[in-house]
This record gives sequence, structure tokens and C-alpha cells, in this order.
Amino acid sequence: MERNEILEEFFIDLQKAIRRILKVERRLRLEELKNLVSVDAAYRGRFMAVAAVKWSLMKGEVLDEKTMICEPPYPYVPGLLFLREGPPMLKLIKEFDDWQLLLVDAHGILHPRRMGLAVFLGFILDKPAIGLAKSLLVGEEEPGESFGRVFVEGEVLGYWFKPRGSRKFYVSPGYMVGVDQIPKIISILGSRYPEALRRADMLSKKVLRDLAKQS
DNA sequence: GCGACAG
DNA sequence: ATCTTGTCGC
Repeated sequence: MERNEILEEFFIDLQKAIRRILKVERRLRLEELKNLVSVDAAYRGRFMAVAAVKWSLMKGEVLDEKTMICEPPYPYVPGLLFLREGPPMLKLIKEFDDWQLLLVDAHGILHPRRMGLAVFLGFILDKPAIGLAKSLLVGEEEPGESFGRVFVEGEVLGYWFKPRGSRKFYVSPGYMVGVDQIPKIISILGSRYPEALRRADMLSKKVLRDLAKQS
């Protein structure tokens, strides 16, 4: 599928409109956090694979997995990732129940219109969500050793974190989560790149390998 | 106009 | 994101 200027302008307007009505009335209650869902996508040739993993924080293990292979609905455009990865991810996440927080391999409000993929998914699902990305789309990082805030126009919209021995990543609220809750959430997730997301990443790549193997 | 730009 | 071998080091 090729890019479409009219469509992109429309979805940018939609992002701005949704942003205007978003409110922080309900917030994730961290003491009730038991199960997570994480989602990631991988690409190969003309296909993409999306994997969603339900993860138990207490047991530290996978409770359930879902995958799907499809052709990307839209090309990658910085700021409009939700057009590309949102539709298949929603399809999978809706199949899970009994979870309290969604982990997305993308930005949340750390986005030009504060409407990253993690915000969009949380909003559509009406569930708490956060975004975790490996590179910055917008914002200035506070200097530091392994942890710091990320500012956009003087406002704290997220945090950067660099675990010992692994690469830096950025965390920002998606939906029903306050920026002030991010440090505590990172701590609850083990102060490292979340295992639940790592599993979704590995799984999405695996289904594409298996697809290439049999064909 | 130029550069930057989640996955 | 993905294309990709060997190589440095715990």
C-alpha cells in the first residue's frame, strides 16, 4: 500500500482531535497490577507479524500468547505508526481478558501530537497503557547516569532509562497513567527492559521465521 | 529550504 | 523494522 497525502492529513487531524478530549480521570492502581499484556511487531518481505503476550507479574511467566501474520495496512510514517501497527495489534489484544496494563513497543505521549501508538491503543481499549521505545521521536533528555526525565517544550512527558549492560529505552504514559507513575512502573517491571515485551518481540520474529521455513 | 524522524 | 560475519569479551 502506498502513502496517501489526504489520508495522512485526516489521521493527523484525528490525532489532534482525540488529544483534545483525553482526560486523566481514571488512573491505573499499581497495587492492583497483576497481569500485563505486551505487543510487538516484526517484518519480513511483504508481511508483518504481530505478537501479543499475557504475562503474570507474580509468577513471572507467560500466561497466554496470540500471533497474527498480515500485510502492513500502511507504510511506516514517523508520527503515524498507529496506522501501520494499530489495527492488527487491537485485533489480538481484544482476545485477552483479566489484565491491567498494556506495554507497547512504541511511544506514548512522547510524540509530536502527544498521540503515540500506546496512547491510541489504550484509548481504543479503554485500558491503562504505556509506551516503551528504543529511540527518541521528540524531546530533550535530562543528563544523567542511568535514568532521567524527557522534556518537550519544558514539560516532562516521559523518562529515559539505561539498565546496566543493555541499551537505553524511553518510557511514557499511554493512557490512564500519569507521568509521575512511570518511575514506579519501571521499578515494578524489574528496572530493566520488560521481559514481557522481550517475549512479544521474540515471538513476532519467530512466527516469521517459521513462515519462511515452510514456504 | 534543510534536517530529523517510534517501528 | 530489516539487510548481515565475524569478532570482542564475560
